[in-house]
Amino acid sequence: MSQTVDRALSILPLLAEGPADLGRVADRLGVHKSTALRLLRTLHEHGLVYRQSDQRYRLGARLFALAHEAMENLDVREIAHPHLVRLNESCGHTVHLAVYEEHEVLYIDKVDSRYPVRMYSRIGKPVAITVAAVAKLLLADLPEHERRAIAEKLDYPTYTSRSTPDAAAFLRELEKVREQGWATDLGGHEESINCVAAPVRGADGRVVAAMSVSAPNVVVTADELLTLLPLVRRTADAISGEYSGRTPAKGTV
Amino acid sequence: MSQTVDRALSILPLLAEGPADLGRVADRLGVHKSTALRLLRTLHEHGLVYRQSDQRYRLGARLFALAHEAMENLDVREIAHPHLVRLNESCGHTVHLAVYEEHEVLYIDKVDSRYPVRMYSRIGKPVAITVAAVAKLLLADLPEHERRAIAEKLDYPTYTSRSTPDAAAFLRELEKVREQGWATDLGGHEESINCVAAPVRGADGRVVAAMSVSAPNVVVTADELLTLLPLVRRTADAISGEYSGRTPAKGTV
DNA sequence: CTGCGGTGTTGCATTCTCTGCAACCTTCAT
DNA sequence: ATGAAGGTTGCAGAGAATGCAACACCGCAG
Repeated sequence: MSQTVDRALSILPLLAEGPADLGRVADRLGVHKSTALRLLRTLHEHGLVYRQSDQRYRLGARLFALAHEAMENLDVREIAHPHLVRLNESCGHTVHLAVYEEHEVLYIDKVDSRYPVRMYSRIGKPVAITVAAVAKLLLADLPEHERRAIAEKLDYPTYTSRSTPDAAAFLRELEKVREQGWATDLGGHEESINCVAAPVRGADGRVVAAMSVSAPNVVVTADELLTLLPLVRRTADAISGEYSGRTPAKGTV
Repeated sequence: MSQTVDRALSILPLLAEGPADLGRVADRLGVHKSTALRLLRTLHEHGLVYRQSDQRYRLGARLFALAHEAMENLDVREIAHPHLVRLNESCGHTVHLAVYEEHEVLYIDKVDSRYPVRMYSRIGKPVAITVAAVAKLLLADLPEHERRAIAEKLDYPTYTSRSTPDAAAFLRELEKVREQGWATDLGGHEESINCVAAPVRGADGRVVAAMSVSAPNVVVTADELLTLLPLVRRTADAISGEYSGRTPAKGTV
């Protein structure tokens, strides 16, 4: 709607690919160098873009700060976190928390006891929406027409032989998930990884987030993982209760 | 330099404070509602802003994705990471990696064996620049006049009785750090926490990042922590070597 | 049912901002 | 020295953004 801003913002994903110099930016935007320069300057003043010593531009520090603040404002995450930790302590597997936003599902928290370090590999990255257990839960809660519209528009990559093949299958799966109130991903994304997931609901009953436990086949079989389902659901329900204000948070002043 | 973009970008920090509706945004920007609407729409199309169910705007998911991608492209971080992990494994304490950018010092990586999870609570958050050991190292490497200019402009909050009190003391400290090639923060930020830090240098010898080990008094005394200094410095040097291309990364194809 | 305040949205004329150009500057390599 | 490549600035014209005012859309109270 606003050409100038539109162009300026288009620079950000471009720089996310890696540092670029003025000429490159101008080319990719299809504008004159001087125009690109002025846009970059404005972005720079706001700290979204940083000029490194070799004169090339890359994304700036303020972006991290903003993402950080945005994260802090997601109060589901804050409430859920201790529960995730506790769940992780009791079962030892990777625990994820995800939300749906604007046709994307993304992880907003993760606890992993064994490889605590690789967090960044996941948080903020879009989830494999057609197969992930948390994605199924989040999409299953949307109104029927919206679900359908999204399902039609998606790609259905064949990560493994058990990946969701097409929109029809996906919609059937969503229907099932909607009814049973939980979801799984049994080797649909990576052959050897299974997940079980449960929804976190707000006061009005709508799904506001979803949490999952994931573990590789070599550690526990899919069947064994499924025995954790009651625990996962209890945890999700506890978060729901606290989030919707029904249960006062324990340990909070 | 570009009014329109400038206004649009000003919306982001505003929303970082918390969700706001159209009227509020227009007021804060000092523009007509219709103008604010169009700016918000543009931000929305780029996913930087999200419209929640109550029609209010807040920061959007794409911000995470961008911050995430940018993070991945910070190659110091990538190179340093395994070293940080190894250091953490051998000493057990919290390890940080930080860079300087545009008058700010920020953590870009952290490894902590005990609470591996709260990474976002630190990463992306501006560092207490007047006291943190890593900040001293990064600022100490700047040209003298720049150092002075920054030192004059800073605030000197009294976190503890050992916090750096003023610009003069800070500049003296920077001079000392510059000469000795390492830095400490002994209870300057939080009474009971000590840090030792060492610089990571690029091929040209300039400091491109700084890493630190932090531990609370109750676990190890400041003196004990200082015995780790050689190890910290070795680690930082190893990262420097690899970053500047002198040492080929081991374990890399 | 009807009128009312608050809020978000659209069409349009005016004006001011952004654009592209061309010349200029800086840096680096030959 | 010399040239080339990329970055920067001033300017006049064009086109985009602005504010206005009218309109649509609630929820609410009379």
